[in-house]
Amino acid sequence: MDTPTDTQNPAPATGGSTAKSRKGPTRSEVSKSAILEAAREEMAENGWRGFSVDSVAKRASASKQTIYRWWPSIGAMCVDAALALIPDAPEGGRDPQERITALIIPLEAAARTGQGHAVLRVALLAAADDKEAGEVWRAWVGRDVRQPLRMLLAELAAKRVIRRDFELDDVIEQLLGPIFHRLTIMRAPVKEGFCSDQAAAFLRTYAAF
Amino acid sequence: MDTPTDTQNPAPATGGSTAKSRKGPTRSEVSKSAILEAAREEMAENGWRGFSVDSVAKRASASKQTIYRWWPSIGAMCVDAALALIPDAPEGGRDPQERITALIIPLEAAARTGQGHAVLRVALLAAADDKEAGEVWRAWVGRDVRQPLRMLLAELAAKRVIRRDFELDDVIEQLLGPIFHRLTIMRAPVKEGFCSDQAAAFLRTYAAF
DNA sequence: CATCTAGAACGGAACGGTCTGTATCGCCCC
DNA sequence: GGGGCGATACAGACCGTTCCGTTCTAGATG
Repeated sequence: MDTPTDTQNPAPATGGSTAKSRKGPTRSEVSKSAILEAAREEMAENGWRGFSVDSVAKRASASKQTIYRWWPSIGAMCVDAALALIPDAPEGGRDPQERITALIIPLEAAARTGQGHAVLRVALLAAADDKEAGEVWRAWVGRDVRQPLRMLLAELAAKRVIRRDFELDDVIEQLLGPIFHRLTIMRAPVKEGFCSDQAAAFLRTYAAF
Repeated sequence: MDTPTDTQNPAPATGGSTAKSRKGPTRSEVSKSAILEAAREEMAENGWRGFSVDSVAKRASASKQTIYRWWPSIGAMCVDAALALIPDAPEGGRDPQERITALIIPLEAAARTGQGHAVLRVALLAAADDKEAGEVWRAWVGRDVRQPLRMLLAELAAKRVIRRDFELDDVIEQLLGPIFHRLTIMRAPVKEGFCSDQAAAFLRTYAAF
């Protein structure tokens, strides 16, 4: 996974299968990102059950062996491909709703750009259907959402903005469940401000008064 | 394609899959319920991507042709198999929280019995990943949840129990999203009273005061 | 009412094609 | 030379479809 860096690759070389045996010098990083990009396209086109490793390898001009060397399962690769689309959380915001929104809005942003909707959907299906993929996904949620949320809610509870009797896991369920439901079951577009609305609903539900 | 779509099988049977043993083609209903039961076992064992039509046919002592004759896709069959586990909504309840809870508690009940958790999870994955399966699932939600909820919320809004400025689809997202997220991504058990809590959270969020 | 017949539904078996996961080659660059 | 790479080959499983022979049903005939 580390591997040194370096090199440029002139062209990812899509298409042309005939002849042309060699040429892509490529180091692992180049090959890896080509695989992830190809995986994203396959995910958007064929869904989870129709997803094919052969097609990804062909599209990325990579060997299946390279894929199996780097990822424990194709589901984990799909989750990786989707995580690469999720931007970092914005900093700042002083009012509680903004601060909660900031934690989950990267998901909304990813879902609203390009193939993000379909890619995120397939990644969620992979996480629910494949053991390793689920672990990768939940590790990301734990690090980028659950942990900061825990700190933030503790602060808000100390300031009496919200009640103290909440279950962290239930809050996560309430914040993430709706957007995931919309992405997967409903296949409906995610409206701008969706995450902000979720944060507002949470604050109302747990308001200390 | 058309097919009765019963959901009422006179003989729940369940018992063994060898109920009929004899090769004599009984009546379609017997074969159909054997297929659905076999599908449920396969779903619980192998998930969505690992689901195999051949295995279902073998386990149900049925012909693949029989399966393909009755369902437009295997995803639709999986959803049918799960819907058969969901009981009818309980009647009554006069207080608003109880009435909202009653609409979604059949899902909680199904998730808390036997293989219900795994079966429901795979059915949701099928609905998100397969066109026909999604249509079957959303049709059920529309009939058994969305429509009665629409009437109920209109009544509550008229009585000034809740505000009027809500979006029905958003409410559904808020009520169903968390339990589905728990079933699929988290693979965590659904606590008793989960749906009741969701209903309470909704009422708090939209309280008119 | 008893009987015959056409057709639908059934279990079973087979098919060509695709996908998976692993193994084995030459490369090429450190 | 050693490790990562692209390419190829392979056995096993699965898919979706098609054929077969049988069994049961419904409707017409006598």
